[in-house]
Formats: sequence, C-alpha cells, structure tokens
Amino acid sequence: MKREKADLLQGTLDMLILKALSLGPLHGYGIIQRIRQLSDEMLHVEQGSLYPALYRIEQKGWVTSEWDTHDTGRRAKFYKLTRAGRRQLEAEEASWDRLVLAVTKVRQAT
Amino acid sequence: MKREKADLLQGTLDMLILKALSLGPLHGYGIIQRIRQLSDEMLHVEQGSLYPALYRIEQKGWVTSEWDTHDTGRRAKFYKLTRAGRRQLEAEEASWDRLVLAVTKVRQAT
DNA sequence: GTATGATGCTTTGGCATTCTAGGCAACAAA
DNA sequence: TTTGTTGCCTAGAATGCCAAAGCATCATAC
Repeated sequence: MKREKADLLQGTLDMLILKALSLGPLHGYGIIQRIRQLSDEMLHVEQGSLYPALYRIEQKGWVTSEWDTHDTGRRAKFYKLTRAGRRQLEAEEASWDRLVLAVTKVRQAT
Repeated sequence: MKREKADLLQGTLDMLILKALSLGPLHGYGIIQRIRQLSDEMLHVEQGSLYPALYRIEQKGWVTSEWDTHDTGRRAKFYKLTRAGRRQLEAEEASWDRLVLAVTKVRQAT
C-alpha cells in the first residue's frame, strides 16, 4: 500500500497532544476527537500514531496517566499535563513559531 | 549520538528546495546557502539531507540536473525546476498553508 | 610549501516518527 | 445479533532527516 502524503508533519504531534491536554485531562480516544474538533476536522490523528506518542510523552515526564471511569461508566486511561509538560508545550510552540516564520521568509522571496 | 531537535520539520525540505530553485537554477551547495540566506540564517539544511533529497526530487521529475562550470571556474551540478516541479511547489505550499491554519486553530483554543 | 577553510558531490547507516493494519473488549442501537 | 462507536495496544513498514565519513578542487594565510 503506497503511503500518501502524511496528514501531519513529523514533529507536530507532540505539540498537538500537549495542547489538547492543556485544556484539561483527557483519555487517548478523547484527545483524537479534541484535536479533530479544534482544528475544524482538518487534523486526523490515527490511533496507531497517538498511543505510541502518549507512551513516549509519558516516559519523558510531560504527562501522567491513570485509569479512571468517566461519566458514561466506561473505563479509560486519563492523561494529565505535568508542569514539565506545560513547559515543553511552550517550548514546542515557540519552536513552531520560529519555523513558520523562517519558512514564511523563504516563501516571500521573489 | 543523541539527536537534538531537528532543524526542520520532516516534510518541509522538498518545498524549500523547490522554492529555492523557483528563483533560478542553482547547484546543490548553493541551494543550501540560498535557503540559509532567505531565512535569515534560521534554516540550515545539511548536505546529508540535501543531496539525497535532490536525487529523490529529480527522480520524480520535479527538477532536471546538468553539470556545468560557473563563473568561478568550478564544476557543479546545476538543478532547474521543471513545469511539474513548479506545480508541485504550489501544491506543497497549499498543503503547508492548510497545516499551519489547522495548527493555528488548535493553538487558539482556550 | 603547506595547512586550513570554503566550496562542491556522494554514500552509508542510523534513528525518530508516523501510518497501516491488525487484534481485543465493552457497550449501544438497530 | 450485527453493526458502529468507544476505548487501548502492538508489530511492521515507510518516510525522511541527520551524522559522519570520504573525496576533490581552490584560495588564503602562515
């Protein structure tokens, strides 16, 4: 199966996840939906991308996780942004801004 | 050797190369410098990234190459954007814009 | 003269990240 | 009872960039 153009650019996923969690704790499946909704359906994070990313992010101490039951009575693993995660989010946003600025400069060249 | 934060986001390199070439034919080493200069020193493309990318891009028919001697008397391989390359550049720019827009939306969430 | 640094091309191997594709389970609605 | 949604996880492949090395030419400085 030929890979089509990736939805996301590599490196943006962590930022999106951290951002989603900065609005409040959430479980994996919900993170996908939140990102989808916030982006007006433009960003579709695959489960196969998300869960490994969450694992990675937790290993780095940017989030903590905990199994819990939510309103609907379903069990799910809730992730919560840590202080370090919030710092990381800020750093990634700054880095993103720099990149966008740099690319913009190049693209403005005539 | 631990990888530090990537300079580029994966997926942007082709667009930058095509954009650099859209300003006129150039050889590999010059492309690196042009991107560096246009971005106000913010983007540093490694040779180990560039040359394989140029090969890829040429295979796809977005550029053609030809050995030539330039002013200084040095031999170099000059790359030139094809019509298909120009279309590709437009497509990649549009795709980039969509992504930036989507990420912006997510980031604006409170 | 010779060492250094810039210019120039190429290749190898590694590595991080994402996607595809599958499996599993619980629950609701049809 | 079957289908769709919610929910988690993993293996394997594809992608794409980087580090590091090699090689060659040329200019400059010492």
